[in-house]
Amino acid sequence: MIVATWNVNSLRARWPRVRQWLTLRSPDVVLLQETKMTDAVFPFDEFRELGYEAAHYGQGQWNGVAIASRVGLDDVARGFGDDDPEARLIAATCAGVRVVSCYVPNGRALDDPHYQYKLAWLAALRDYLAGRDRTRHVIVGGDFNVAPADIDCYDPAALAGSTHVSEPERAALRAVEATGVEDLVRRLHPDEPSFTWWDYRNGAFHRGWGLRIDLLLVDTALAALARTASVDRDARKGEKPSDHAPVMADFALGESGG
DNA sequence: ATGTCACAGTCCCTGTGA
Repeated sequence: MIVATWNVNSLRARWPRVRQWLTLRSPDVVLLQETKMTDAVFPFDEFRELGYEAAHYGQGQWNGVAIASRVGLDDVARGFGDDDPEARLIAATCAGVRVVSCYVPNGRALDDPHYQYKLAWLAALRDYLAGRDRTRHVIVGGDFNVAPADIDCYDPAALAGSTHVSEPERAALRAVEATGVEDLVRRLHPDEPSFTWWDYRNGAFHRGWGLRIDLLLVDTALAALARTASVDRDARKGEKPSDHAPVMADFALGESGG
């Protein structure tokens, strides 16, 4: 089973690229972030034409998360069930696996109130995962807006004092992982930077100025079933790309005859 | 470091967020 996560930075602007990519890579399940649209305009029919059932938690101009699956989509849940007004988390069960698509707040700056919201949101995610059904596998994927370690940054010294690399954010991410989920790309590729995001400005992509902030966190038992996990850098190239590349993984799971 | 992109409203430019 192939599972991917991708921050598309507006599904309206990105739909031609997303459609092309779904046809090229044929993931079984894809987690999307920053759809930036309401549920009313989400392209459910276009996904269906490609063989995907989809669930969307949209807000409008900002945020918005979705899950598209061609292996079933059941028990959809939106948000943490608290009073968070922003559309940043959606969950569903696909082929028996609990799948969660997350868009963690950016934080903006260490002294901005949004940074405290980011830390609180990560704490809420930790609590949400701590209370999960342990009889099912879980995949928590998305844009975490945290580079877990210095290897995940093109230049750690240049980023000192910025969001995405601060110790409180990294500690909050480790607390999420301590509920029993593991950063799959890092597990399979301990020494590769594997950036997932490059700023649109300054030719950052071609200069290699990237961060690894998009993650697939999976339960330990499922991690052991992973055949591959990687970043699809090619999706960051070409016409009108998102500023994020998809992260993909293949699990020896749920294949008929295999 | 800040050379871009996408959005909405102020609506063909500007402010905001990333």
